[in-house]
Amino acid sequence: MSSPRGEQVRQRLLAAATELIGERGWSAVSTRALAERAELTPGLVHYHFSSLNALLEEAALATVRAMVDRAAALMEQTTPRQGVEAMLLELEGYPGDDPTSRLFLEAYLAAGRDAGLREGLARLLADFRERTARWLERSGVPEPEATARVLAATVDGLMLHRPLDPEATRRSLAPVLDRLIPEQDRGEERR
Amino acid sequence: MSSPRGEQVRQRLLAAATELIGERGWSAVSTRALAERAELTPGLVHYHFSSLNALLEEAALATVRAMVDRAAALMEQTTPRQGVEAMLLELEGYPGDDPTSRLFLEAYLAAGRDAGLREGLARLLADFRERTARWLERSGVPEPEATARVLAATVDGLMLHRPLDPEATRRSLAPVLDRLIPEQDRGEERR
DNA sequence: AATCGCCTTGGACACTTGCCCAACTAAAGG
DNA sequence: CCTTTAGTTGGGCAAGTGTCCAAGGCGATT
Repeated sequence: MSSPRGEQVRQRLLAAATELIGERGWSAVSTRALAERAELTPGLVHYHFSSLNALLEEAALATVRAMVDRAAALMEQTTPRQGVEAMLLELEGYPGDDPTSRLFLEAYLAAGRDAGLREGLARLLADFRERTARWLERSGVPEPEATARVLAATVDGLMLHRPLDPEATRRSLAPVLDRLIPEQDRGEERR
Repeated sequence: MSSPRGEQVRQRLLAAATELIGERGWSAVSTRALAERAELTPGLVHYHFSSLNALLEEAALATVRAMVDRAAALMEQTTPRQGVEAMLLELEGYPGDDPTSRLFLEAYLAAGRDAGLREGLARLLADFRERTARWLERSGVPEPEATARVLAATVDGLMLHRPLDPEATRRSLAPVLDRLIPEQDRGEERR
């Protein structure tokens, strides 16, 4: 196959990094902890990756990329109204205090201190925004770019607030978010 | 008064912590760095605070409390529509990569690993949400609690996305956010 | 002058950190 | 068989970490 012997070890390290970034926070992930979680020797980290930070970066970007693709694909199959509902439903699987949500937020923060990560994340985020905007545009939502920006920010903001505000439920939020997607009953655009 | 001799040192440490949390990230703030920034000796940190974490916690909560009070007071003097505009304007002073914005986000993240901080932040956030909700209610905005939740989340989400999306400008976002505040041309409610 | 508190100092303690590297193993190709 | 190459090991290094503490300073009260 196209996988040399050590490829499996790389993957295990990336998986361990994904977990630990969420659990401990970006700058508290150590080579030793990584090695223990992946059940291998500390020395291997620097054999397979040029630095600890390179490993964290690669793991974070891969995770974010996977999430973005999933969310965008899921959303594009519906109408904006249903899409918002679906997004909130999806969000309930990520209550904000789970490793994946936290990896997201940690990555945003770390991007402020790491130019490479910042560029990678910016690209992914821009991609997601553009897909969302086109999807909104298709349904005649006015100002699709700005709406996409607000939607994306709101989703991440809810993720941020979630652990501090357990009462924020999909049922109560959906009607408010729907205001962002004005209905086009008459099939006409009004400005 | 209530200020013994070392009170000034306490304040300098809190100020240094506020800066460094934003610059280096919560878990990368060290006693030595703190002491250097505040221009005093490392030993003093543990004389005036029970632990490094207690210092960070106190500094973060004080900063967030000040911001919340400021923002809420500023907002309550206007109508919701103007308030949204004012909030976006205010947000431009915190582009997301400045120490204060970052302290906010770092605090949210750290709250996931520290029960005391979580409780303090939750209280402040709930307070802000409630003030916002009452303010919206006064102007007859429907579902004021949920609307306040969405507004708060969106503001923080924008702060999170800002450094990765420099084109997000107040001008383009305001019309979209205004959709959250439906106009009440008819039944103006007064107390 | 002597005493009392608070405040401050600088160093010590026991760890942990990222990164490196000489030695070793294991499989593949000749 | 031997050699080459990729992968793996465990220990070592210098620099950093939070926390503690004996020793001293210093202003106010006795």
